[in-house]
Amino acid sequence: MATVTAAERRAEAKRAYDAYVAACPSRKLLDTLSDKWVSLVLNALADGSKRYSDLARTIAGVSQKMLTQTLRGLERDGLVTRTVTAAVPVRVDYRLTSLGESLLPLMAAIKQWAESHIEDVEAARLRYDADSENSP
Amino acid sequence: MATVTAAERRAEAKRAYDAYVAACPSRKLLDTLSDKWVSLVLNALADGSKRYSDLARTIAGVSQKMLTQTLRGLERDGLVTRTVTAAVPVRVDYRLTSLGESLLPLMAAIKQWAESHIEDVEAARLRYDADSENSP
DNA sequence: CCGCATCCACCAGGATACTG
DNA sequence: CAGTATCCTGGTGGATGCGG
Repeated sequence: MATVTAAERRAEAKRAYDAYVAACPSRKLLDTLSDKWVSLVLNALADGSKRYSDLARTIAGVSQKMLTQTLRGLERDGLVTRTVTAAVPVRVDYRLTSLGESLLPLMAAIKQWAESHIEDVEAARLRYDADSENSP
Repeated sequence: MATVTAAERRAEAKRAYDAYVAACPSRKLLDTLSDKWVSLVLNALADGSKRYSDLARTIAGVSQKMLTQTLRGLERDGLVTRTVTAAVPVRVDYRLTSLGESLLPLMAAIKQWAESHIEDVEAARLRYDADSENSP
């Protein structure tokens, strides 16, 4: 039975897409930077070194799992450093690398844009939702 | 049975978190901007109006569902306009609003940072992965 | 051509409990 | 204190088919 069409087309499309993504690695990096926790962690580290528990407190609502995962990713990507100080209660500090610091202004700008335009956006939402109620 | 502790604490924590998020709406907006497709769509609309199918072709790998969903969200947030031209085959154009245009430079900067630092990041990853193989 | 509706797989991510 | 390990759920997002 030559019912390969569906499966084959899917596989083909997937390979093509993967190839495209691989050819354009900045896309993957963009995905990483688009992570909601990444921007928050980066902003939290804006003013110098912070301990793990400080970060957890600063970024309200993050689970340790996500925090650890995000920090590991950032460390792997060379955006933050992880410093373990062997003491009675272990102490771990995170700090932006120079690469991370070069990214910080951009993330801060996004955050600031969000804060200063949130009202415009919410107004637009109200207008949109109001219009939607009339048509249906 | 006064076994309210666990459930109650969870509910309490969730309410507290929701309250925090509601009190800080920029967090929600940050979540929106952190969407991977949002940045791509915005960048795709950088140089003027585009048709739906143009966008679909420009942003390789996006499903119509995600594209439509993203565009609707952006429209609702007042970042893009949607113009329907009634013709035999319907024609729909999307264009950045002035609000969207004010955001564009920031997104473009992020994209550019990603493109110009991808090599540093990949080098850092190789180093990190190499070190990880020794310790375990 | 543009988009909506439906179904469904998958994995991100939260809760919980346990170590060094 | 700073994780690691494990389980489990819900929402994201792809595939498909229909409608204007």
